[in-house]
Amino acid sequence: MRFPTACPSCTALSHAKIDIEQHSFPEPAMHRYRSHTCGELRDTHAGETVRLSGWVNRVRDHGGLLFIDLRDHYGLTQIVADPDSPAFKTAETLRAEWCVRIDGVVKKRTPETVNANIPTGGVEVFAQEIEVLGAAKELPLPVFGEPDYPEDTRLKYRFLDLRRETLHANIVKRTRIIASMRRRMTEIGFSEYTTPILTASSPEGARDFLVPSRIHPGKFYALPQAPQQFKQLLMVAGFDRYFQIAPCFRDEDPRADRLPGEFYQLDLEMSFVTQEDVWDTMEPVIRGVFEEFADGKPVTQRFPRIPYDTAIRTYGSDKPDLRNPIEMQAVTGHFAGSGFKVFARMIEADPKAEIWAIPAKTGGSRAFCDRMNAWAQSQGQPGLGYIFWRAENGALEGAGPLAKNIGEDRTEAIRTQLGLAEGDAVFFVAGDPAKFYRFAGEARNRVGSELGLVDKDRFALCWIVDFPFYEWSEEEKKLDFAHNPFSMPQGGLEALENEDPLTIKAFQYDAVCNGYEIASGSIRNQKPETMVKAFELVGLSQADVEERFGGMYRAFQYGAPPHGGMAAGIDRVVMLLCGAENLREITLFPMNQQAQDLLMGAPSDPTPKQLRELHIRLNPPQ
RNA sequence: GGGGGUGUAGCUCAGUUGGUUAGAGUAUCGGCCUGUCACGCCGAGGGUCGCGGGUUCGAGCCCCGUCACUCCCGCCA
Repeated sequence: MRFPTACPSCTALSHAKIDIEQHSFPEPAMHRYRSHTCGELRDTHAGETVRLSGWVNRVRDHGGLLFIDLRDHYGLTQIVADPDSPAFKTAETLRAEWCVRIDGVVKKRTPETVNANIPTGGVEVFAQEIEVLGAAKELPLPVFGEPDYPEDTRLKYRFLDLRRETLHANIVKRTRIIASMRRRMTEIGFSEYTTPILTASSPEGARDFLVPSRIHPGKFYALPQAPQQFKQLLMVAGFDRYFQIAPCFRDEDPRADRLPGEFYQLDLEMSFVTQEDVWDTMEPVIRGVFEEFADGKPVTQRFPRIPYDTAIRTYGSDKPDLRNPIEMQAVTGHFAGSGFKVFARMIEADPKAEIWAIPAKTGGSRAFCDRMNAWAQSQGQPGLGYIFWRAENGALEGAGPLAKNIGEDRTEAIRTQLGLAEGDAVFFVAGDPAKFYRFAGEARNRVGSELGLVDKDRFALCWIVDFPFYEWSEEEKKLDFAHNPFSMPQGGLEALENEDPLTIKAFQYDAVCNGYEIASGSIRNQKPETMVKAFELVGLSQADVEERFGGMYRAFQYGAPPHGGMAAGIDRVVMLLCGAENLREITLFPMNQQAQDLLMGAPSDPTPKQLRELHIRLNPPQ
């Protein structure tokens, strides 16, 4: 007899064998609930009397014979009851998702009744006794078969939803991914430190969640948007290598790849490092986690390090999907002074104007080009100019209105520059790149997916580096931090004092996978005078810095080490590795898009007593 | 804050130009069935067509408003 004991490596109980034959003790009594799990029995168990507990996955009632699929965390076992069984009467009453305990005898199945689809399919348990541990009312949400169900029903009955095979497996995978991250970080010398949840509002960009203080009337704590300042303080305090599976709270509207309210980051910080050190340290961790959970799909071995400016020009995005082989190129010169007046005039009138080409191998048909053009118009664009190449009387010919306008030589020059051939096409986007690059990136994605050029079965990772330090805020008509105020400008104080702020880069970088930003980090600005100057350029004074950064600015006055780090979005990594398209498919108890928890009923009304203690009077809108 | 989509049985959906008693599958309940593993067969119950108003002899369908869910934009260093 053995008792369930979790195997530390795979969460299955089945490896934990305690062979009582080696002991001289009398056989212990049957465990109250189970002798084996539902994923454990094999034909080597034939003849044994076993006890299983689990949920009724499905009943197949043949009148004189009935089958019950009993399910637990570990698997599925077929239970058989026939009229000779003392448990038959009870068995007939069982319904889906009842929680039951079943005693019975393991029997090897005859060859024609073996179910090769499940690991326990070689055996079945003939029921002798059934105890109902928890009956179920009529289900608001079926578990077996996982039919599509409305999101709100799934969230309200999340405990049933979580019994479903796919979601259950996703959550287990998530847990194993996080355990792997912890192990890998610990192995390379990082230590996990927990940081406060109730803290002060910080100068990061998102809206804070506030928690009223009872002891200090009118004052509020904030939930951390990230443990950013704490981890930097840990570096000042000499802890050298920090990491944390950190909960982060931001009161912003959600997206399919952005949970409302709270999410998790693999947060880390290192002292005495350059940005290359951070990449070299974390690339093996990220690659290792992906390879461990990618189910054999190839993972980028050496992450390309792509400067931000190059990424924008080549892919139209700072989070490019590198599974898509399309690389854009500027072809402005081929249109300058050409017969295609729309582009030629644009280039003449505006020195910033450029023409970007999106090469589309195998896209060389009028039908496809027209379809792309129609799509562009549906996106509010004037259209999408194109050339495609076909064989005409044995000769290669550039076709389409643009080719006619600019003539054979220019058409051929464009084809040569882009390396295109018969059956290929190219699309053009024109204007000020700062304004159109985003659309160009969308067009690149669309061409790639429509032509099937994107290899979906791989994980393409890269670093995007050298982000701009500042950007121009059109609304406020002033400089603003492009990414965050914690990062060090490349060139330091000298650059801030002498260079055009909009040309200054930051020691700031992202990790990107398949078009998703999965991590972001920087070398931090730990020099007080550089910080003050950096803030001065966005119109904030030293007093503002002291107020916003509080303790961290103070800490930097007392021997702050150079340091840097990053934070990886765990939810997104898990989503990618589970092949899910929605964060709710990899999260235990997510909120809906209105940031409500339909199971627990959050947010909820406070009692008058609670409000009195917090010195709060409500002032609802309207 | 703005835009798109969806809303008909517990669920997934059909429902013709606006016209008789709103249908199917599935789930539930009852009956039959000894080798199923999406078991099968027969039957029954189950509807405020999201809600409110309007047009019309007549509205699931047309119009106005509103609510819910979802996707996107803004936002998210």
